[in-house]
Amino acid sequence: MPHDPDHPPAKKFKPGSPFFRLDKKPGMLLPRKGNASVPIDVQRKNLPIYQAKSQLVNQLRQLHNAVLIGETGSGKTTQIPQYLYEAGIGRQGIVAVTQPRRVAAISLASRVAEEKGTQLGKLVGYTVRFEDVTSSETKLKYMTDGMLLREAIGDPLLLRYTAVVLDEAHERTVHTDVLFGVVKAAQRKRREQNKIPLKVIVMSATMDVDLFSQYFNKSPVLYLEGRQHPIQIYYTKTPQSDYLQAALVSVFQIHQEAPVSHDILVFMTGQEEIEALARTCRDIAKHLPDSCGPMTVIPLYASLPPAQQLRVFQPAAKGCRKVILSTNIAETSITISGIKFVIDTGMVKAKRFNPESGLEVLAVQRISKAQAWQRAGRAGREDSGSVYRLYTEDEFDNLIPMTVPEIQRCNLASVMLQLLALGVPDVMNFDFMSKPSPEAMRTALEQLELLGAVEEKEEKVVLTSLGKKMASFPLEPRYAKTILLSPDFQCSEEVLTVVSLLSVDTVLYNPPARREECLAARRKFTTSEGDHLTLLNIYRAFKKVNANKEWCRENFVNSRNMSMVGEVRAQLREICLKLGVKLESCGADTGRVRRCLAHGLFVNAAELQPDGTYTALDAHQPVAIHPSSVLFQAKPAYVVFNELLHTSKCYMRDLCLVDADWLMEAAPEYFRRKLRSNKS
DNA sequence: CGGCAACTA
Repeated sequence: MPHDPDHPPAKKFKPGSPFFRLDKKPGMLLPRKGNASVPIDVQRKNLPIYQAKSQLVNQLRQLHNAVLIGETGSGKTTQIPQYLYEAGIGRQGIVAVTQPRRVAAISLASRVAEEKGTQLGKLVGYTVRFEDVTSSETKLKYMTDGMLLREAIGDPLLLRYTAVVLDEAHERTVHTDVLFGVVKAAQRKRREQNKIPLKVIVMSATMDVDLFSQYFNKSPVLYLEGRQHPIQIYYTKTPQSDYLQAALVSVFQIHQEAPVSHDILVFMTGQEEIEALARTCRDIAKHLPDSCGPMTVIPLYASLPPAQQLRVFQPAAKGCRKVILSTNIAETSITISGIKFVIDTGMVKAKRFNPESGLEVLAVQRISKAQAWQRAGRAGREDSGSVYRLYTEDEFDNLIPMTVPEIQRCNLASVMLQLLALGVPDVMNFDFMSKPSPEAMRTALEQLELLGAVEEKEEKVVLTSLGKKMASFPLEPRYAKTILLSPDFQCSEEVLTVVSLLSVDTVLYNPPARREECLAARRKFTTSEGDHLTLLNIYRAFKKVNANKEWCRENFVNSRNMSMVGEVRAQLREICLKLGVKLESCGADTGRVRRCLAHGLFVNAAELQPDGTYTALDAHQPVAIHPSSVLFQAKPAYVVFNELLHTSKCYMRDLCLVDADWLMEAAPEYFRRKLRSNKS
């Protein structure tokens, strides 16, 4: 497996002009065979990794650190843990394999249990939030990276484990990045204290190799052969001012020239533009000459109901071309087979962070080269394919090489709180693989100080007792704080509900085609107190009908997300009971809930200006009420909000009406500086 | 006055 893959020669095309047919080259590697009838041990032996098995087992036995590089299809994620076990690593403890996503952890564990011929939860198990399928026999444990991090708070040396395999390391999720440091420190301390050594294996696609190796004590890099097929790359001849128009033209160019069985995957940025382009494609397809054949256009994004997401896996009707319009969900989370063409707009909607203001903002931006290759790779999974990049080769050369790790573009309040809870002595100098800016870390510590989670003692930042309690919730610090404050306002049951609703995907389902119906149904729950209380009303109604699914459909409520709310709430309530948080309901006196939210979310406060606009008080920047808010038509003097969303404007999402007095009592010092009424 | 990346504890 080459470290820097030989990229195919580039060809130029201009959307709208005919591109020339690609010559079919024989595949570099054999296509993966359909394997339903092949016995599982034979499948194992057919994996590219199997040829190197004895060599790998030997190396894994000797090395303390290793970086394993291999593309999807190399079999590393299922085989390496088994090799570690066969090398005797599992005898004195458990081999942990971390994954960024729940579904991956669960399905990999099932697969490996099957390969081992054991029942899931015995030798091979998994641990994800809400689910622990392990036992005292479990030696190979697949888990989400967040779960291992949580375990580390109780056991910073990770003594139950003899090896930790950090998989999908190239994705650089916040959790993985924190784990890098935690695992490295645990390894060093165990050596110093003469405890059983901890092996650390980092597994990644072909990116960041030197960085990983350097960070983990210059560890050796092992390359595994993958199963990627050749991909033909096309760039545009000239820069495209309108990537949507370019995407549309390219879809139909391919549609007119390529065999109808070749599916197309288009990478775009969000729900709205995907739905709009889907409509346009369907319209145009209707009016094409018969020689073209029909087209099935399938939108794909995370908030789509599961049944609709599954449509991308169904083959199109005979003689019909499948065109999938997707967000970056298809980059890593959902793998679709049969994709012959990828159209890459080169854009993505992603979080950005302003360290001065401490505010996260969601914005459309250019992708990185690594993402461009990831997208391209989606066309070469079973056979050779093509990718149409809707930008020039020069523009490609100017893309940043790697996506900036998430830890450098998010609010670090959670991370800092977690590090302190882990007992890291000097959080500002934590051994991050990629250090966030000192400003970002300082801003996070300031926010934690405002929340009362940390204080400075002898020039060191330490957790307060409140901070320790906050760290035991799997929540952003401000939400944990809000829960811990709620007994003061006699509304903890309500606040638990509201926080649970805020910490899952939205429970509101808004199909654009049934807009009027949807608004009418929503009106029953709407209150001028804001979105939080509207959500609370919906949850209360949902409980009243015993979580009835039919009720959910009629009221445009996403029942899957709503049941998730229930699970989260039960977990948070359990933690409250352990901490001795008094649980009581405020009944109809919902003003108490708003007052509590004001105290917990005061950093996200906004004030109505004389000209009718809003100013976010923390960063003192102009903001507006998001059209999805129940307060969109209203003009409340003061609100607290959940998050900012930057599209055509900087929008506040999920607002709660509050009194200026409440903000003042929540953080007097802070608001003496911020409030307009105190400035003039 | 106008619109919702992706994950996860």
